[in-house]
Amino acid sequence: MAIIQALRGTKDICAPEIAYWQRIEAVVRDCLGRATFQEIRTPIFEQTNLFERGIGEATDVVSKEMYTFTDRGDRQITLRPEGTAGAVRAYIENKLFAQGGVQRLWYTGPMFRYERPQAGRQRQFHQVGVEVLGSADARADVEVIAIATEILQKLGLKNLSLQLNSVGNGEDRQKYRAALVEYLTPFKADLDQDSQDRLERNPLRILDSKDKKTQAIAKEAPSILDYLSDGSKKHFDQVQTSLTALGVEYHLNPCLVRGLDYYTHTAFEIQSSDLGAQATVCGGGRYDGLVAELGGPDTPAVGWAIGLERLVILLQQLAAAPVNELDFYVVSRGEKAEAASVILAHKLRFAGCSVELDLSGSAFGKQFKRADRSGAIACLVIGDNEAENNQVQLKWLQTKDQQILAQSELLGNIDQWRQKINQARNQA
RNA sequence: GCGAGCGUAGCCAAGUGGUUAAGGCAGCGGUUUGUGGUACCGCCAUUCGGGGGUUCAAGUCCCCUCGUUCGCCCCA
Repeated sequence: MAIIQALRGTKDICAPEIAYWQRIEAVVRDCLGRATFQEIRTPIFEQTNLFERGIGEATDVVSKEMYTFTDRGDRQITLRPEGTAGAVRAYIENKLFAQGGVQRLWYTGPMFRYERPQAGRQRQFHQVGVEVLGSADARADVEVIAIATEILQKLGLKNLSLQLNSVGNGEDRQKYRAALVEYLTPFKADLDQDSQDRLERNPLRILDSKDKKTQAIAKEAPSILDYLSDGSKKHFDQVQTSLTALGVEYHLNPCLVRGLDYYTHTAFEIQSSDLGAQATVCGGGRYDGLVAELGGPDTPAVGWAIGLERLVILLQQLAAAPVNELDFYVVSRGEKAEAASVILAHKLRFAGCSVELDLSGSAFGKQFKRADRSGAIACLVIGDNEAENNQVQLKWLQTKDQQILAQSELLGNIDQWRQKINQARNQA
C-alpha cells in the first residue's frame, strides 16, 4: 500500500499496447505528410484565459473539467483540455498568417480533462488533430474530413459512421436558437432535468440528449438546416456534394451539436459502434470566428481531433499486437564465452540483425528454453570450445539443425545469413 | 458531480462465518553439470486494497476510505 501509483484517470502505456500507438503514429505521419500538413508542437499548458475565451466559458469543458492551477508567479495556468486553442494561439503569435495562403497544421500529444474515468475516457488522454487555417472554401472541409477517413481506413477500422451537420454562422444560429426555445418551452415539464436546465443556457444541446422522452420531443423540433442563410446553405451543399463524389458515406444529423462554442458551419463526428458509451473517435468542424476571437486577423479555419485511446481500443479488438521479429538469440556458458557473446551480439546488431543476448548465466538447457520462447529464428551458441576457437554454433530453432562456423564467417557474410533467416521465417 | 458493480500472488482465479487460504498460467530449481518447445517432481500469499467495528470465530457480515470497472453528464 506504500506503493505510489499513477493518478486516477492516467495510465502507463507498456509493451504489447505500445505497438498499436506506434502503428497509429506511423499511419498519421504518412497520411498527413503526403497532404502537406506541417507538425506543430505547442506547450502542454497555457494561460487559463486562452481556453476560457477560445472554447467558451459556458461549456462543460471550461466550466468544470479543466486542470487549472496557480504557479509560483501567481499566473493562472491550465493543462490544455484540447489542441485547437493552443494551435491557433501559436498561429497568431508566430504570425503564420503572414506567410500568406493556407496553413495546414497537425499536432499530437496529451490533453487533460477532469472527468470521471470510464471506457474510452481518461483524465490524461491523447489526440491527433489537424487545423487548416486561412480558407473558407468548402474543399478545405472536405479535404480534412477525407483525410480523417483515410487514416481510419488505413488502420483497418470497421463499423464507423460519419455524422454530418451544419450549425451555420452566428446569425443563423441565433435565429434557430430562438425558434428552438419557442418550440421547446411548452414541453418544458416533459424534458429531462438536464435539458430543462439547458433550455436557457444552451438549448442546442438538448437536441442530442439521450433521454428517450426528450428525444421524442427533439425529433419533432425545427431543424437547423431550415434556418441556414443562403451562403451557409451553399457552403454545406458543396461539402455534401463533394463528399458524395468522393464516395465518403455520411449521415445527415441535424441533432449533432458539438460541445465547444467555436464551431460554425460544418460540424461532424466519426463514431464507432464498438466503443460503448464514448462512441466518438473523431470530432471536428469549421471555426471561422476563433482566430479573430483570440486576437488574430479574421481567418476562417476547419479542423478535427482524433482520440488515440479510442483508436487503440478499436485496434485491439481487431488483431493481436504485432511482435518484434527476432533474428538471433545468443546463449553462452563460461567466462570466456560470456565475454565473447556480448561482442558477437553487438556486431550482429551493428550489421543490421535483431539480436537478444541471454544474460542469465544459467544452464544451457534453460537458455535454450528461453531462446525457443523468444521467437528467434536461430540460436547462436558460444561455449568454452567455441570461444577457444573464435567459433560459434548456429542452431536453427525450427529444424534443430546446427552447424559450427567461424565468427568471422558469420559476420563476413552476414547478408547471406540474413537471407537464410528470412527464408526460414517465411516458411514458418 | 451523481448511480451501480468489483478489489484474494506478476496474471487468471476458487472460496457465500468455523481447524493449515483450492487450482491454472507465468517464474525459479531439479529429473537432463553443452542443447529447447513435451512429461514428471519441488518452490512460489503468516494473508485476502487500507482502516475501524460486530462475533468465541471474518477473505466471507457492517461502516469509512482508497482504487478500479461500467453507466449518467460531457467529449476524443
